[in-house]
Amino acid sequence: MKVSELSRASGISVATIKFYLREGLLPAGDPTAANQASYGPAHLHRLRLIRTLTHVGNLSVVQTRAALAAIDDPALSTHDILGVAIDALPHALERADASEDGAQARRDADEFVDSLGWQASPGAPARAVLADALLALRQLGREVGPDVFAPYADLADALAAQELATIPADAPRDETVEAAVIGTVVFEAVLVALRRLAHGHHSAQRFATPNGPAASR
Amino acid sequence: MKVSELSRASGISVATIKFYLREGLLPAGDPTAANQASYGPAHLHRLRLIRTLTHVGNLSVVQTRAALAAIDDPALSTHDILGVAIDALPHALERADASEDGAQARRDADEFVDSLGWQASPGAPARAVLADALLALRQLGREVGPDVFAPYADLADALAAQELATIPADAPRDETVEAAVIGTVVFEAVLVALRRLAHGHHSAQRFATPNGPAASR
DNA sequence: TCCAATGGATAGTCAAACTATCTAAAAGTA
DNA sequence: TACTTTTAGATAGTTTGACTATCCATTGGA
Repeated sequence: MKVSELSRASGISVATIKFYLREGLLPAGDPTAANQASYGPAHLHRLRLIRTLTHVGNLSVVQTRAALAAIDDPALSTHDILGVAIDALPHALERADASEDGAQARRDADEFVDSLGWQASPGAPARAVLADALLALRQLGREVGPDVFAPYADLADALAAQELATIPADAPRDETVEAAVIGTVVFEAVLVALRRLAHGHHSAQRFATPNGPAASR
Repeated sequence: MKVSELSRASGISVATIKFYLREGLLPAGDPTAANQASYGPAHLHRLRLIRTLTHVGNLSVVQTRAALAAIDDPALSTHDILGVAIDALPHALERADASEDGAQARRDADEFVDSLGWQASPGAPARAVLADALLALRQLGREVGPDVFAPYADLADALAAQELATIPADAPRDETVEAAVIGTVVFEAVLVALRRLAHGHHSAQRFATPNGPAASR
């Protein structure tokens, strides 16, 4: 396959394919001459994976490169790779920690995570996200403890157990790994979308005015 | 309160406060002279709300303005406002629809959403997200039908019902509205963070190699 | 043969979210 | 009152991320 064909097959412009090549997301094709290389189905698959991570999973190019590098490294276990995906959280800007309230939120969030008995590294971005959430709720006037997270933790626990159970533990590493990463990233988008839709559904039951603009929703 | 004081109290630079003022996210202060205005606690609260939506909820400035405008419009019901938050989905880039496979994914996603019996507008971004997810899974080699979403829909349904139940239906509109928006946006971040943490926990059980880098995670 | 396509390098674009500078005037301070 | 600081408002500049476009010296294919 030539670039132009790869481009047509993937729906991604040649310029963008070259960009992914430059950025190290896509391996180079087999060089057949000084200015010619041929690409195989693996390249097409890789492009789709890149687009899934960037466009569906909202990973940045840098995060995508890290995730792909982990997938490619045969020395890493599936668990290690999941770790990369987990650490590639979209946000986690460390808003907390700056103020005393922020530091308190961070301590509360850490304590909550640890109380779950899940081993999570002290630097896991998810901790910062929880701390930020807690800080935001408090600054907006809600007097909440870390236990507001409890129902979500139960849910997440059950969900993760179920999701990981669908991944065969004895399949070839490549398949396992890709299934795990895809599952983490695309079903996150699915979950979020369905939750918002469900909010719309249930709020109609509780709050809708018969003649408001909501009637058309 | 003067800008400088508002800045100190909120931790947001004067330049950024001016930016939010220009962008219409923050209402102007009470003018006391040609070049002087005073700000109250409501402004501080508004700033915190802005930062929560943008930094915790990952809304863009434009989406944040839309959400705030909806919150401010007394003609809108709580349900209408939830709709704005729902439509402010971070992604939904309409990847599908371009190809035949994409169009099929879109039809499947729509059919699934409609089968749930939730009323969702035909243009709801969440539909596009689901279609994109379905398309990505299929292009990556999984032969999946829209029923892969079913467990997530059940979960989302239960979750949304529970979340909305915590909002008092008879409280003042302003409180209801803010509680709904904050709940949608910040607990989404919480849910995502905890799910990733739970993935790490459960993957350790299934995939961890005793001596890999995972040992330190 | 000769024109379109290619790899590789470099530069340019565009949007988003700030950040900085400037101006005239009002406020605080000694 | 003289002087330094702060302010609102306007305008311009910066930074980052993700592409997108140009150039050039080959090649490949009609």
